[in-house]
Order: sequence, then structure tokens, then C-alpha cells
Amino acid sequence: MLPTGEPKFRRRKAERPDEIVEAALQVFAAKGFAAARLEDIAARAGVSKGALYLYFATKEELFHAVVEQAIAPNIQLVLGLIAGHPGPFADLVRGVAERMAAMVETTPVGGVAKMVIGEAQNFPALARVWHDELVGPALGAMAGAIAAAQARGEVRAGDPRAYALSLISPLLLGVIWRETFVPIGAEPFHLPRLARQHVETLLQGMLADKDPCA
Amino acid sequence: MLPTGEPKFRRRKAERPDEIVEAALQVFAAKGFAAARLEDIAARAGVSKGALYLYFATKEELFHAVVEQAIAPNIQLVLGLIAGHPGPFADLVRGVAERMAAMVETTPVGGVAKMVIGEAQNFPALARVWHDELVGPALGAMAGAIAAAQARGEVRAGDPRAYALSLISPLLLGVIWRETFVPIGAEPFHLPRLARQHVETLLQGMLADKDPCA
Amino acid sequence: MLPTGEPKFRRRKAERPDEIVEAALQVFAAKGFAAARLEDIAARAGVSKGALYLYFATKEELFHAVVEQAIAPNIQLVLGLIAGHPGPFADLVRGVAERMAAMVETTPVGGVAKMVIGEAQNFPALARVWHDELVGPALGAMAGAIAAAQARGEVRAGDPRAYALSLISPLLLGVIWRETFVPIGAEPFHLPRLARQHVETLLQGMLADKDPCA
Amino acid sequence: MLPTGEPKFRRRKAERPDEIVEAALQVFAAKGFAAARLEDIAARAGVSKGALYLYFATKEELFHAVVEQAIAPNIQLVLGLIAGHPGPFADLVRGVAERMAAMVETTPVGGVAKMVIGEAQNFPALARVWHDELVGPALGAMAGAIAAAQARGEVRAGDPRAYALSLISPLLLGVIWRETFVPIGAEPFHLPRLARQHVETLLQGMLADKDPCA
DNA sequence: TATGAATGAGTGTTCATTCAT
DNA sequence: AATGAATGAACACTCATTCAT
Repeated sequence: MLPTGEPKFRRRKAERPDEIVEAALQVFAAKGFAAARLEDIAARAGVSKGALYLYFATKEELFHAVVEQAIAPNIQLVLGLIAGHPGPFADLVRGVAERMAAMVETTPVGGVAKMVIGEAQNFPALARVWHDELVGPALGAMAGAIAAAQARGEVRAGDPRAYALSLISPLLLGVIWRETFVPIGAEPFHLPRLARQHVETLLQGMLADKDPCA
Repeated sequence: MLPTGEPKFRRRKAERPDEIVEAALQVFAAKGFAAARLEDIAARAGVSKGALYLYFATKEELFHAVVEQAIAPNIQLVLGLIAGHPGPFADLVRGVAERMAAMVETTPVGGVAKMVIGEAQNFPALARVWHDELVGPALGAMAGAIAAAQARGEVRAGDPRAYALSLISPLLLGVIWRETFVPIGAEPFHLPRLARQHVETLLQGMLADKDPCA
Repeated sequence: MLPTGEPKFRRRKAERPDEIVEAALQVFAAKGFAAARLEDIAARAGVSKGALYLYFATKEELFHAVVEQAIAPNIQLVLGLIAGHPGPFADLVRGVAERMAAMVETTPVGGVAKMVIGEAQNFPALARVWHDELVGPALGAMAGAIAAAQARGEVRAGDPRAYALSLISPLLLGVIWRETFVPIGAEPFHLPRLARQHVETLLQGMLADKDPCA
Repeated sequence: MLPTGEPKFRRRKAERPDEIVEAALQVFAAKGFAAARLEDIAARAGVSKGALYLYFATKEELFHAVVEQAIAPNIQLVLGLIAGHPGPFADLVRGVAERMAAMVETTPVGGVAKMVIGEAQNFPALARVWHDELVGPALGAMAGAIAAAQARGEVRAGDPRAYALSLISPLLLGVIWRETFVPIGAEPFHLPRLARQHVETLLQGMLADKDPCA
């Protein structure tokens, strides 16, 4: 009845699905798929349990939305970084590592990753989304960049895909460590530092004999 | 009428717990803790649901038994390898990596690890067992060996714990990859090869003998 | 097609708890706590098993609600009767006995009492509620009235608490008789008549006015 | 192989059923029928769970045996006391009350009674046994004695059965009190004293005007 | 659009009873 | 006669999903 003015308490509707997905992200990341209760998600989103079903047909569909929504903002970033890099290989690696370290520290991607790992067997579709849209392309792009650097003589011989995995795995394992063992009192890793030390050390072995310390 | 065949009651007190743990290992690794149904475990072990409770008081206790049974045979192996190594650091690393690669290829440790990662938040006791009995000691032993090598001037400066994580993470991530993405069609990694290439490459950067930045 | 009939969902939040407690009262009184099946209670209340848990967190909590609901309306009555009585002791006793006889004949208090007796060992909380809220205060109030009458010289010497128990026990035992033995064919007692005869007889011995032992 | 001598550890077999019934009595009295676990009974009797079934076909049959065994030794005592009493009514009542007070203090009859009350609805056969073999005859005998005393002019007019119940109910209620409320901290009654005060008081009202203080 | 009362299938756990030994 | 491993039916409780409002 008051169509004008600031609809202060009515910026609903359009934002609802996002609010729900955001709430679901928190709960799924914390509990995993099976142990997450729709009631908790609804409560955290400030809606009723029934309202969830206005936007998502099933729990699994909501889970999909969470995975896709948590991926989308981040994936293009890394891919673009790799694809568009002009300079020497070492700089590319350093840039990607730094960006990824920042990402895992500032976004809930770690929680989602843990959740995907834990539920992959029961919900293969999730593993497929995660693989096809995120880790597959990213690993492929990185391997491509490595192959190109090898072709240019910048990087020594060796399986590019294995090199790519070598480069990023401490960071990912650090995230898993944080999600899995830090809550029970294990000493955390400082992820940016871990990534930097790892990349610098590994580059020593990867780069061809032209001075890697440039 | 034949005296053999399927007797209803088998009376095999001695073998039963192992059979049950083995079955539970399969089901837990496949489904995770929450989604695993005791009924499935019982069926796979060839016993009734009730029989499970003759040996394990709760589902969680069974889970513990699985974790400890899958850990126990493997942990001392690696720790002993590290502790008892006399020779140069590079040889130690190569030996450990080779042994671990073999282990993850021949034992279900990967499935258990995935399960621990997925359920850690909901069952902290599991994460604690896994950390305190396996990854904690292993990481500590490795970091200790690295620090010793640094003291001997064999290895360059740098956080030993981060180096240790760097050394083993591609292997562990390869296992996670196998458990998570290979079932949906992703290309697997050849873990021994992956480990070897990684170790050789990383060692180049870790070892101090010849300064590559001359 | 008719708009009336049995709608699957009734949406009667307000009435439901009372309906459930009423149904639970019947089933608990008939079977005792352990043998009562939640499914029977739900069926009798015309709801699903799950609906019970919308109102009561556990079977025991439902049991508590039943006890308190069956107690609450009756307890103040008797206590008020005792506390507010002005006249001579004999009239008080007669009034209380009459009121209690009417109560046990018109309310399910007998069934609940039997249930409390039967389950007290396994569910001490129930015995505590019943004792603290009903029999304790009632016995105490009665003993207090007796002690006062003794102080006034109306009642002979003797333990007031034992006198109080003496006064009411035939009525209570009559209820237990009804709940326990009448269903298998035993001859019932007419409780008001039983109470009256007992009170009149016992009063002869309690009252001090005329020494019967001249 | 050693048929002679003291078979010190072999006075089995004949005593087994009694030992089992004795153990069952304890457990049933403590927990009630439904909550009593055959395993506990077996353990307390020092036999295996399976051995129970060599002597009793079902849990209910064992329950029956317990009731009958706990009754048998006590019933004839009271009945004989009443039947064979020659002297004045007051002495009979005093003797019976004293004997019963001793009985409830020294035997587990209280626990069994509580159990019968609690389980009567679910196992009417138990109530029947208890009624037909114990309380029915006892109440009848007492009522008969009262009627005879009335015929002799010793006792005033009134329903003999109601008088009988009046006489014994405080004692029985005291037992129920002990079983139900004392475990949660209620103050117990001293049963012999309670019975004595009650009987003396009630007799004042029951006895005809000839001096009751003789 | 939104609610939340209600459902009902599903699961961990218990325990009386059976039976090979 | 005795054991105790094994069974299987039963039950309390949970929670994703539905639907009258």
C-alpha cells in the first residue's frame, strides 16, 4: 500500500534464494551434507522450513546450488590469472599461489571442499560439478602453462599435470588440515607462508638451469 | 540335510570382530560415517544387526575400531623408517615417499582418510585419534629429521614443518583425488610416479650442497 | 470431494497437547510406563508418532506432563480443604475423606498412582514429582492438622504422621484394589462407603473427648 | 568319576531352579517385570542366559514362579494364625498385625507386591495368582473372624470386609511408601509402630462397649 | 509468497529367545 | 545339563518432505 519510500524491511523475495544458499553454505560446511538439518539452515536464513521448498525442490538440489554458488565467483579468477599471464613462468606460479592462498583464507571454499570430499561417494553429481567446473579446468590450465613453459625451455622435463598438482597440493592440504585438525587443537599452518616457501623451493627444481633466482 | 551348507549360527567368536571391522571399513569408506547403515555393515559381514552389538557398543565405537585397525599396521612402519634412518637426508625422503606411495596403493588408508576428513566436525574424537596416532607423529618425525638435516647443513633454512607438509602433500592429495574424482571419470594419478617426480623436484630446492643461485 | 471429513493435517496446535496428554494418561495408566508404546498413544490421540515430538521431547517428558496434569487440578483442592478448615477436627476429617473418595471415583488419579508405584524405581523423577507435589504436602498438611488438634486437646497422643496415614490408607488401598484386582473379577469396594466407615471407626479411637477406658 | 566324598562344588541341579527364582525375585522386585533383564537374572543366579530356558519356558513363566514362590511360605502363616485363634478378637488382631509387620520387614514381599500392582494390567494371570492365593483368602479369613466377633457381640456392626481392609491398609501402604518414596529421600515409617498405633486406635472404634482396654 | 503443524519412512539400539556345540 | 553366540522383532526418536492455511 506504500509503494514508494524506502522498503526498509522488504528487500525480500529477490534476495531470499541467496540468503538461503548462504545459510546452507555455512551449515553444510560445518556439518557435511547428511548431518546438516534443513531446520538449521532455515533458521539461519531467517525463514521457515517450508519456505526452503519454494526455491529448492530437495536437500540435494540446495546442496548443488551451494556448490555452484561457492565456486562461480572464484573459478574465473584463477583461470583468468593463468590464461592471461604474459611474463615468465615463475612469476605466474607466484601470482597464482598468492591469489589462491588469499582465497582459501578469505572464503569458505575450504569448508565446501571438505564437504565435497566427504560426500562425493554418496552424491557423485557434486563431485562432477566440483571437478568439471573447478579443479579440472584449473589443473588443466596450470598443466597447460607448465607444458608451454617446458616448450619454451623454461621448465625441465616431467609430467605437467603432476607438476601442477605438486605446486598446489600443500596449500590444499593446509586447508584440509585447518578444517579437520585445527578444531581439535592441532597447530595450524600459516597458509600464505606455507605456499610461498613451497613454491620457491619447488621452483628451484622445476626451472631449467638458467638462473632461477632472477 | 547335508551337514555342511549355511548353518544359521556360526559360533566364530574369534573371527567375528575382524570380519565386522573389515565390512565396516568398506561401508564407512564408501558412505562416510553418518550415511553408513549398520544393517549394511552387518549384511556385508554376514551377521545380523544385533550381532554387531556383541562386539561393539555403538556405531561410533565400531568407527573407532575401524580407524585404529586401519592405522595400527601402517603407522609404526613409517615412523620406524624415519627414526631409524642413518644415511643422507635425500635417501630418507626417497625411502619414505616410496613406502608411503606403496601403502596408499595397497591399503584402504585413503578411504579412511577421506572418511575422517568428512566426519571430523561431527565426530571430533575421530579426528583426534587420526591426528594423535598418525599424522601428528608422522609429521613431527619428518619435521625433526628435516631440522636435523638443516643442523647438519644438508638442508637449507626454512620452516621444517612446512617442508614436511610440502614433501608429502601431493601424495595425500593424489589419494583424495582418487577417492573423490576418479569414481566419476577423472583421470587418476599414478601415485608412485607422482611421488617420485615431486620428491626429486622438491629436493633440488631443499638441498643445500650446491648453491643454484651462485 | 466434500470439504468436511478427515483432513490429513488438522492444524490444531492449541488443543493437541491436551489431547496427547489425555491419550497418554489412558495408555500409561493401562500399561505402565515401559510397556506403553508411543505409537499407541499417538494413535489414540489421532496423530502420528512424529507429532508427539512436536510437543514433548521424550517419552519421559510426556510421562511427566501426564503426572502433573493429573495432579494439578486435584491437589490444591485437598490442601485448601485442610488448611482452611475452621471447625472441629472430626468435621475436617469427614470432609477430606468425602472429597477424596469422590476424587478417586471421578478422576483417573488411581491409574496414575498405580503407574507411579510401578515405575518409581526405574524413573525416580516420577516418584519425586508425585511425592513432592502431592502426597508429601497432603500428608504434611494432615499431620499438621492432627498435631494442632492434639494441642487443642481434641485428639489423643500419638504420632500425627502415622495417624494421617491411618486415616487415608484404606481409601488408597481401595483404589489400588480396584486397579489391580477388580479387572480380574475381584469384588470391588464401594469407596465412599469404605472411607466413611473407616473414618467413623478410627475417629472413635482418635478423639479424646470421652475416655472409652473409663 | 568321584561319586563319593563331599561334592563341594556340585550341589547343582536340584537347587538350580530355586537359585534362579531367588535371583529373579530380586531383579523383578527392583525393576518390575518389563525392565528386568533376563541377562541380569542369569548373572545374579550364576548361570548362563540359556540355562534359564532349561527350567522356565518364558520370562512370564519365570515371573509366575517368583510370585508363587514368594507367596507360598507366607500365606499359610497368616491364614493359620487367623483360623486357629481361640481368644478374644482384639488379641487376634494384635497378633496378626504384629506378624504381618514382621513379615513385610523381613521378606521381599513388599517388592513383589509393588511389582504385581505395576504389572497387573499387562499380566492379569499374576494378579489372579496373587489375589486367589494370597490377598483373597487372607481378606476373607479376616472378614470371617470379624463377622464371628460381631456375632459374638464383640465387634460393632459394619461391613466386615471393609473393617478387614481398614485394619491392614496402613501397613500395606507403609510398604508401598517404603518401596516408592523412601528411595528418593522421603522419611520412612516405622512399620511395626505404625501398625500398633493404628490397630489400637481402630480397635477403640470397632469393639463393642464392653471395656476395650482389657 | 510464506508458514509450521503434521507426516511417515528410516535408523540405532535393546533384549527375549533359539540352537549348535 | 549347560553354554553363549546369534537372531530378529520391536521401539524410541529423527528429519526431509508435504500441505492446509
